[in-house]
Amino acid sequence: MPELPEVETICKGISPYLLNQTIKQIIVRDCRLRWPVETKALQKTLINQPITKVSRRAKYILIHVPTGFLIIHLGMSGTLRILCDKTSLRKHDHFDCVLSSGNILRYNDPRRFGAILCAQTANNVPQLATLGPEPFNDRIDGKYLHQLAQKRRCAVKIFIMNARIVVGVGNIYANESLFSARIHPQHPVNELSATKFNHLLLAIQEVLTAAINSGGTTLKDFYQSDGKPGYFSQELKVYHRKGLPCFTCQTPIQTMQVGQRATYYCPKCQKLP
DNA sequence: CTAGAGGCCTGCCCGC
DNA sequence: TGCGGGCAGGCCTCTA
Repeated sequence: MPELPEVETICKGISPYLLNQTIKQIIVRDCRLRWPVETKALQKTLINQPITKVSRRAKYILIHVPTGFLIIHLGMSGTLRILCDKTSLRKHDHFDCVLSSGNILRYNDPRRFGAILCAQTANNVPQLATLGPEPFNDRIDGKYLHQLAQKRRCAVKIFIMNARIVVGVGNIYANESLFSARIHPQHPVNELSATKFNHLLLAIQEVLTAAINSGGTTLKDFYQSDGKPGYFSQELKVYHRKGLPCFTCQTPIQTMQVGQRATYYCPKCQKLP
């Protein structure tokens, strides 16, 4: 399940194979993704264009060409691989971008929660328009989070997973960050101090940085673009550790549902007020 | 405006 | 061994 660190890892992995290549062909085998893939628009915008830049915004991968860009979201189960043109097709290989080098950027997504979009300018993409700041952006600090929280009463875990507030914090890293900051996932967000938000933001940044440095978290679905797994799963403190002793106090890790999502926490280290 | 629920979709795991 | 039910989960849409 690719979150921000996984997307960052994939971006770094594929970028050298894409930069300065010309897009020769766009193949859509199944257009039924999160939104219907617009094959003709993709072909019109992308074919015979050179790739000038590969970047990331939230969990969207942006592949820039002079006339616009290709936008890829991996959803829950999407993977991107760089392959040579003779590689045989597997089930769920929905999309190919054929490069002048002869390599193919191939998108595979069993659950089809991902997206393939294209646009002339970033302003034309509704999915990008409402996104909050990146967690590493200068614009964001504990004060920013604290201010937005005053108007709300939701659980802090829901708040930090809301992409309008801050992007890139998915379920795994929300759990890990809250544990690291010693905040209960259900703590009402308007009752947290600015100091607590400072700790929380720092925890989010530390957890994401550590995950990027280990190449992401491999649970069931995630492999890097070269097919190697990520190693961050070995560093998880609470996620998928139900009943196992807390690394800080030995209390068994507990689970609950917060916003219909699996939530892991230490009942002793992360207390409600 | 916000919060909460529903839906998309397939692979995997578990129990019978 | 095979089959069905439940679950996972990002993110959008709908309802209250």
